[in-house]
Amino acid sequence: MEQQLKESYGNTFESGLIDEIVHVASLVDFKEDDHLIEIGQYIRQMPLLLNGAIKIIREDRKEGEILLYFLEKGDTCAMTLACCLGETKSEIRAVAENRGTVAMIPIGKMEEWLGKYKSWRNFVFSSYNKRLSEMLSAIDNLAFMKMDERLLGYLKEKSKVNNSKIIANTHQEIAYELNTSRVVISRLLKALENDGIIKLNRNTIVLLK
Amino acid sequence: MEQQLKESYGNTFESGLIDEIVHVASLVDFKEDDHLIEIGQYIRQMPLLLNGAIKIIREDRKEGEILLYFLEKGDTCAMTLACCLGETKSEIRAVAENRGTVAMIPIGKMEEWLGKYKSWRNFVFSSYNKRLSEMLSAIDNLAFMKMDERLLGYLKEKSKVNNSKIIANTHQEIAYELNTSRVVISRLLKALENDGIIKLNRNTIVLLK
DNA sequence: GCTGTGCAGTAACAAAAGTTACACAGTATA
DNA sequence: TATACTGTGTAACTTTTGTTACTGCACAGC
Repeated sequence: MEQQLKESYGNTFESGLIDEIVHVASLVDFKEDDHLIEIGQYIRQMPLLLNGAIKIIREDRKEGEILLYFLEKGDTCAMTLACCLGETKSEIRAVAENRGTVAMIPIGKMEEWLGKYKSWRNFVFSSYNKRLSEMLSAIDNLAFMKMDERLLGYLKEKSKVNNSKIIANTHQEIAYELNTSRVVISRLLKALENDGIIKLNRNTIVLLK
Repeated sequence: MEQQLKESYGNTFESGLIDEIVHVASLVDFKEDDHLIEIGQYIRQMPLLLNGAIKIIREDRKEGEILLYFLEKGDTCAMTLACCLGETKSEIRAVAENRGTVAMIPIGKMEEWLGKYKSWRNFVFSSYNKRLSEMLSAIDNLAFMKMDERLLGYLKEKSKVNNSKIIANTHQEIAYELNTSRVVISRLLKALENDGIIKLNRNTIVLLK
């Protein structure tokens, strides 16, 4: 665990803090599509993502849902911080995009470290800032972009977090994450294929270029 | 100033902290439509809102803009926090919705207090949480609601922060804040009037009920 | 009074997105 | 192999939103 932690957080935390983390944290492996946090759930531990990617999803009361952003190595979820510190229920759902590992920190420690380690405090603040930034991007997408642009952005993002030009999703799955219908996605994907930007196969989409 | 601070923050901060704030803060009055923060600006002081309301606006590269949320008495802007702590440029614009006053805290003090006062730390975190929450609402609006619902929500919000059933805005101004066109707003407002929800006058809209 | 300007109402049309329905091709399974 | 199921393509249509254009009204300044 120490090695993994150093790899992801060695530049962020001083070694004394890394030692403490190694002592108190427990590792949790997850696999693709595992539901890590559900809406309404109380969070008692703070997750540090060591590897893999997690998608953060917002849900509407009535069936709707939308992908907010992805977490990657070195990230933590500010929503979770919010829950831990504010003792409120989660407002989002976290689902594993692929397999990976998180280190779980007991909530008591994370508060203790806020006073003790400046690097921890910086980390927590920069996580908040990064999350606010991601939320702003999500808002930009929704407010200023049409569905075709949003779709292309989504495909690129997916490709990035999975480190592959091949996106292994059905049109229906994509439609859920963009909160639209399968027919709309099929239509726009076909247009992207006609423009030579992607290649469509059954169950996969290949990002060309 | 001390009285105003106690009124807005007396429950939040211990009296020692209030005293410190009184010592180092400078008061700034603003009037309706003052631009308090511009996009791209560096922030060197942290504002505590004593009274009045401020709207936080996100802009697109090309003409578009959208209202994110309002700040009210007792709020601070987490975006500003982000800028102060991260030393980055502002990603949003802040415009006075009506007249009011802010207390400006030098950035050095706000960092010092993070270690010194638990109530300050709690305040800073809860500001972040509140802002994340508001951003989530903004996303909900954009992702899940149609323009007519968004418009009605906007009118109610306006009415609330100005503490008046009378909304003194032109259709064009509303269109800007919802990132749509004047004609669309006029159309939807007329529909709301026909449903007996509002009354339209020149330059003002009255929320009935 | 007349005139210019900004605001609101509305029609007519265009574009984007959502909906329904159905065909068909791979794939899995009995 | 026959059958069922899942994923995709596409047409036809509706709804929502955006655009252009023109009207008339209210108000300010002359």
